[in-house]
Amino acid sequence: MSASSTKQRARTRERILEAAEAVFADNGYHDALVDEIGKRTSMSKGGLYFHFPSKEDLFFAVMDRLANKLVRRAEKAAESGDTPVEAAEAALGAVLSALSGQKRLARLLITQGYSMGNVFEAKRAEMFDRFAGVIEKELEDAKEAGQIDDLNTGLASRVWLGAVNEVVAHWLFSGGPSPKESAPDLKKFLLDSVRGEKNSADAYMNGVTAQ
Amino acid sequence: MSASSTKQRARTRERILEAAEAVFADNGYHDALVDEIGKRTSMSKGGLYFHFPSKEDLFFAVMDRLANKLVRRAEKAAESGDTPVEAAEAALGAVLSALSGQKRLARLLITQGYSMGNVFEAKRAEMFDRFAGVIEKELEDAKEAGQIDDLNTGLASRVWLGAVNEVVAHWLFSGGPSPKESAPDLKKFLLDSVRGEKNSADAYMNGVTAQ
DNA sequence: GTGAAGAAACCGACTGGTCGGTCGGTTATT
DNA sequence: AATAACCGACCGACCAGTCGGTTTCTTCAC
Repeated sequence: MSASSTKQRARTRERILEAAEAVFADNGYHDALVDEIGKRTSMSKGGLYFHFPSKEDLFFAVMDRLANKLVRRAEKAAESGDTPVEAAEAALGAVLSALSGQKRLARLLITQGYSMGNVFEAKRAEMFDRFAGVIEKELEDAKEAGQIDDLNTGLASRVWLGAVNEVVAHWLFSGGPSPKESAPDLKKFLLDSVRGEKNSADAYMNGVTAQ
Repeated sequence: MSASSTKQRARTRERILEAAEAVFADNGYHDALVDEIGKRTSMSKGGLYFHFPSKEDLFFAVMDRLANKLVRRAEKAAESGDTPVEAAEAALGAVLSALSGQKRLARLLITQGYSMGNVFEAKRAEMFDRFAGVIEKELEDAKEAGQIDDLNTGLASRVWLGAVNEVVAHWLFSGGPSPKESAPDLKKFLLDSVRGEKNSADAYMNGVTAQ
């Protein structure tokens, strides 16, 4: 129980967390085997269970560690902004860049270990692509009709889809307002996101392209 | 193999799908038991397996059915809009309303049967709430600084979070552009969603409230 | 310094409950 | 008579978690 042993203990925990992160990211929670984590740590199952009471606890510890890292990164980036909007933009950029760089990290955070396995994720992708396609079609029509800017409708459709998804999830799992309640404001946000400078005055035509 | 038997077959399939939808929605894929679906169908496991080759296939059939319903509903609503933007708005409204009315449906679609069980979903909620909190703080600051409208920052933070989530997921699972590539356009969308009529000309002050 | 005693860390074969899927048999339909 | 539809006891793979035991570290008396 000396100082060095405490440090050692923390180091071992860290080693386990690292390996667990990899295994969870590669396989998702359900298909991740505790034995596999042991193998990558060169530690037996019993050893792991000495440090973590259960697979579930280990998983949560991994997730907390990742979330902490990402939040810290975002907050640090935000500090560099002079105005609040610049801070928000910087934080957003930092998060996107971090996720881009670390697919494993992204995998875990975005789908919580996409616990269903790859076949299921493919299904998710198929369905969401379909929804996004429907949205994109409408946006393309609006673009042709000159109602909205010349924007990246593929990306815009993802924004819409993701926003709806999250609002609904927040309602489902955290008792947030129902989608119906949120609908008016949500519509406003999403339409604004797409109308750009065409907003309240729609006689603008300066050369902002949106790829 | 006569006409009536074919019809009967379809009816039975439908009965199974209905029951399966309920069980998957209540328990998530992994914790949903085939026997439970049998119980709710008043049909034995063997009977189920006569109609569907595996639990996985049954699950996918359930998901397809749900997605079809929702897409049809959205497209129907879109037809009622006079302009493309109105069509998009109507479709969005229809989806939000449909999801609000059917929690079970929402559960399945949003988290693909939130396959990890409730404890895990609580963790997901906790983490996402944290992220949303960070975003909301920045938006509140921006609001106080007068950089953005007086809007519902709680909802706006969900929009941002969901949009990022979906863009990343699309990259991960469908080979879409990386978050870094999408970043410039994404920033534009999200900032526009929040700037409202303060957009290119920010001397406006007409009475659009956003709560 | 050393060695004994105790504690902490680690080992890995084993267990026990779970559950998707099977299959030989029965009932309903054509 | 033949085929489709359905039954349900049973199988067997799977794997988180356990536990009796071994090794390694810490402490402290002498």
